[in-house]
Amino acid sequence: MINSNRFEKSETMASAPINLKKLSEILGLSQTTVSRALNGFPEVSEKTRVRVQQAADGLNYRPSPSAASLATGKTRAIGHVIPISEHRMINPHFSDFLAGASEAYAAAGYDILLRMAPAGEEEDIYRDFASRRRVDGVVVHGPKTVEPRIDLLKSINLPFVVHGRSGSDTDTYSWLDVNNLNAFQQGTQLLIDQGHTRIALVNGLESMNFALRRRAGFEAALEANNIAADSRYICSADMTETYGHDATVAQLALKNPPTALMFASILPAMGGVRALNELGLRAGKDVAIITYDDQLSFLQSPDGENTTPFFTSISSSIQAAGKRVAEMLLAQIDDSSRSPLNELWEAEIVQGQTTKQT
Amino acid sequence: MINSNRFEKSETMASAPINLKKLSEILGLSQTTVSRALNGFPEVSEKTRVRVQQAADGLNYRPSPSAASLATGKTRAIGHVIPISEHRMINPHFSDFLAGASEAYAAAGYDILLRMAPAGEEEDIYRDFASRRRVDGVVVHGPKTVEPRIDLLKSINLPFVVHGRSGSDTDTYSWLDVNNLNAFQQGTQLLIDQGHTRIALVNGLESMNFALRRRAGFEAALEANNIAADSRYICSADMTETYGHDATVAQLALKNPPTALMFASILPAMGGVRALNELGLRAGKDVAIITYDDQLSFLQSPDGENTTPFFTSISSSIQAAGKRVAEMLLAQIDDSSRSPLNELWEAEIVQGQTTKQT
DNA sequence: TTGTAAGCGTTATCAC
DNA sequence: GTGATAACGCTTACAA
Repeated sequence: MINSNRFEKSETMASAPINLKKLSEILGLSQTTVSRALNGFPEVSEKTRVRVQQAADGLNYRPSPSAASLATGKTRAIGHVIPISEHRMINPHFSDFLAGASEAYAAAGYDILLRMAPAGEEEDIYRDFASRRRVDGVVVHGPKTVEPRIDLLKSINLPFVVHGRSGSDTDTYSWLDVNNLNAFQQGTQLLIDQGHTRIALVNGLESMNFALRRRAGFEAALEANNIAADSRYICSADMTETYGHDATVAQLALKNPPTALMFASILPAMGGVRALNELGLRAGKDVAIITYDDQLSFLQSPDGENTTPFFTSISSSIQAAGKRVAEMLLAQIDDSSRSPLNELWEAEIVQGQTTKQT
Repeated sequence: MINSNRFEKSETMASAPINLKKLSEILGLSQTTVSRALNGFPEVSEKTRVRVQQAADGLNYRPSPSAASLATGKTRAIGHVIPISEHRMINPHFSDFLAGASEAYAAAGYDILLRMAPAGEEEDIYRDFASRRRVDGVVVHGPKTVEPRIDLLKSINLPFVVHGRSGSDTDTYSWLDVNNLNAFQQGTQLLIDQGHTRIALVNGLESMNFALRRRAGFEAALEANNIAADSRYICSADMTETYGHDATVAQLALKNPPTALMFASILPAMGGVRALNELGLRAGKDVAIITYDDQLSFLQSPDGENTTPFFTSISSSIQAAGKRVAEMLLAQIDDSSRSPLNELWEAEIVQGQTTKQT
């Protein structure tokens, strides 16, 4: 029986991995032609292309990334620098963001180069990436209100897309952000519409740009309804479950405790519910709760649609954001002359059980 | 004023990055000598070494990873393939594991190459890593009860360390595991000692090796105390908060509901508490709870020590595990002839508020 | 349409 | 102790 492909896969003998030189010798072609055929250059004839491709597949040829990178200056890798906050806290949002991003990368044949570093050391890493040409671009995570990384990346000429945004010159670089101001304004308005006037904001760290925007939205809604802002009702910290718990306990111990709580993330919101339960209070009946929801995968219901979600939330998929940011970055790497891309996503309000049913 | 270092840092002009050739020309040395000096070869004189190192620092010279990799065959990158389960669920344990691992990698000058893939596609990725020499080694996450990846990695000769273990020939490869059997046996025994006889196990997916070991420990404790195992009290699934909630509701709806619950992770345990609260029950008073706790960073109290933790738990740091696994892998890459390393860590029982105080 | 040859920036093998 | 020089495995002008 004649095999349609003369070059059989040889799983068994790992031996010396095949390289372009061997492959071209076997085919009786030059390395150039083989390389061109494999990389889809138009000038190579269809006949040879097929022959080359078959041989490559059959012999399980894989070009060496190091060699290709050395020759082209491209690494086909994207750098993600994840900040580790004090207490060695690592924000669980990143894994979902990366899951989304990796989908786009995989489709384009890119890898993620991951580096975790204490917040503040990111800049050194970007410099390192740039000078060693370790990656083709980076994603900027968690932009601060004052964000030196953006100017740095511009100056060292490393392509980047910001998840979020910062500064006033937001049209000079690419970013994708959720309309946090609008989201929290609407969320607050919903609570006001339901009769609440004492509303607490359990915010994220306000050194983060997104947290500041959320606070601005919150305060804008209060102001629009002539409710005096009360700083006692606002707190901010790293968005852990424990923080949500403790903040809720503290809020409800105030003299005129809030009747509604807004949380910056579902993790502190869960802590808040835990606190309410300890105090014998019910979320949605005794105290209203709205939380921002990044749709973290490990907190989703498997069945999704058919049940009313527990939390009333302002919701936007962080996985989807990750995917889109990755696409934007790849597009920019592909054509470095293209002008910056900006996308502002609107979050969606989802009616749950922690506010009055309407 | 004379600068002690003649080669000033030039942040401003990015220009053409300096390479070994230029550096050696500037120094009036051969590339060989400069390379040797920078890589700490013993034969180069102390005088030149210092001179070279200063020039390299001053001119901000960074060797090209691609070129070095091409020349040495080493990439100084470790592959981590993170499975994405159905429903696009990405297990939040990984980010903490990676945070620990990255500490060891950073110290050794290694990077993480991250790839996320639907469970089952890992093998193709390992093959790709190996044939393209993309990484120097990989960490195997979440070994299944039947785990083809281990044999594959052996056969393609890619260094690896398993977080967990699988199969019967566990002395033929390197792994680090928590003594899950012992942990759950002790946890169960604690509940039995407190008078419980109807104990439920809200387990992880039992296609996972660790979940099977936990169940075995659970059942061993029951058997040792002559308590008949009741399969209605055991359930297993991906360890989400929602799963813990729903499983708890289901368990307590049984005819003879359990009086104690054991959870495989703190996420479902939190869901369990939420369910108890909905049912008007208190964890630790009406129903006892013990959970396994990986000490996920985003669920830790910031102040730690001074308060009694909420959950009674069987606890082991997944960040510490990540760090140690990385160290083991690097050691193995360093000396490929060394025999496999095996470490079995004992988890620690932590008294909290969800069991009787003793 | 295909081939020759010169890089890409290191490390490694020899000599000296 | 230091220096030529040849790999490493690819891409890419430039020729043919």
